[in-house]
Amino acid sequence: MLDIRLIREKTAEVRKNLARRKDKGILDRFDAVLKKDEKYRKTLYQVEQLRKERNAKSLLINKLKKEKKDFKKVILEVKKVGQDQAKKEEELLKMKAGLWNELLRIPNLMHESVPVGKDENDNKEVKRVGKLPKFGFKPKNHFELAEALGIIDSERANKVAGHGFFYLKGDLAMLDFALQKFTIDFLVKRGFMVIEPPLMLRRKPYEGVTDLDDFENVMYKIDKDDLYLIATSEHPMAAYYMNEVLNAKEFPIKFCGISPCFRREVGSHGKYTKGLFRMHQFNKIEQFVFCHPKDSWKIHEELQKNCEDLYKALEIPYRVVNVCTGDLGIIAAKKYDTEILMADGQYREVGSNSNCTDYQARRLNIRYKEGEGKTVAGFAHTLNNTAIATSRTMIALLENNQNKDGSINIPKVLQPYMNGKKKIVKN
RNA sequence: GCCGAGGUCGCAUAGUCUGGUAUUGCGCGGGAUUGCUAAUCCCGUUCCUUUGGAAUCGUGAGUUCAAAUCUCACCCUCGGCGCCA
Repeated sequence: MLDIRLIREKTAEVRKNLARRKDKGILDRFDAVLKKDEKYRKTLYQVEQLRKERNAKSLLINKLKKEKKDFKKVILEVKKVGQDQAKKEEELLKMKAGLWNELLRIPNLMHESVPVGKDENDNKEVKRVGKLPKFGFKPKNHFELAEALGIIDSERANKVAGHGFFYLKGDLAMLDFALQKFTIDFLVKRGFMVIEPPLMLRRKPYEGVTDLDDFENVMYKIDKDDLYLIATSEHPMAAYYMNEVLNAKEFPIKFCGISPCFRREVGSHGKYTKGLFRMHQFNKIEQFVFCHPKDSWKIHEELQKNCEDLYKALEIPYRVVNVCTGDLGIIAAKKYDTEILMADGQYREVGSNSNCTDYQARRLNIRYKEGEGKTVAGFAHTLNNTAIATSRTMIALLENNQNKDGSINIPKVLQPYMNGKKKIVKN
């Protein structure tokens, strides 16, 4: 959420930034917010005038009562004021809700380096690292490989849970754990605290961390309770400090979240959905940082380096793109996507690195102070970056490290986590 | 799930029985005063159209001219019991 006062005071600048998104709907919404805010404040003033009158008369009643004078007439008067006030107040409440709703849908202000573009095809490549091995035979895709090795079962998963679910078996399940543990150890060395979060969140904190549309398209709702299955550990980590005031002396606070992620994937028709790429449930290690506003751009690059170093260690070729205005979403001020190279020669997204500046923190009411005993200085900045989504990473591990006989070489750094195993072969 | 205690401004605290300006301290910001490691005093520290107003006591509803205070429902925290991997 943007600061309504910023919108009021620097209207032209905010509008200009939003205009870079080349989305008329957003500007219309912005203009609607301006209009609604003006109306709201006008009504607020009227309500306050009525309250003033009522309060004054109430005080008068108290005074007359103490002086043992007649106050019945005043009560009749104040009753009338009270009615007008109640009506006006109801109006005000509606206006406020409308304004708030609109404001929540205004996207974050973007960093100047975000490229202008319509959709993901306009994302700007920043770098490209590593390349595919020369196979000398026609490489298979990960799903064929895994099925032949007997380490995945989708048919039985479909039988019991439906499309988009899998049983990972034997070495593939082991590989999943190996990746997770390797990543955790890696991030802990870089100062992150491991977090195992709740896998469900209430609606209120959830509204703070994500786009409202996600409730329809992404999240699973638990029927009998006010609970949603998390779509990423970013969400419970962001909400961790909801309504708190953090001490800047503790900054940056670096969390490494580990959790399964649940996604309905409504509206993903036509996208690449092969095998492990798009699932209703997958495991992910996530980097999350709360920091001082002055540091967030530096830390954004640092988080990027972390995940690149991970892919380098795993010997997986990747590229980084600077996500363009049309593909950025509403929460991030800037976003890098990391894409890994799969055996069909396509780069596909495996993680995204967002600096949300104060947008998420304002929604969640996470503020900070410069030190103990200091007064509140503003909203913290939050950043999140995937470290490893195991499912998508395993696609590259299987495809890129396959041998002609269908066996899979395990990268050196993961071997200690696989009980020293160097190769996945059919049992 | 049951029983008990609790939730008051950034922090801490009084007020709740008996409805009538939300108390005090700390911190923070600004100002005054004072020659000296400091002390003291004043104003502010949520919002608005700021010579003035309004809101705010976990949330929501109700009673009332008037609710932190009374009533109802709900949420959360802590303690105890129960169930349980």
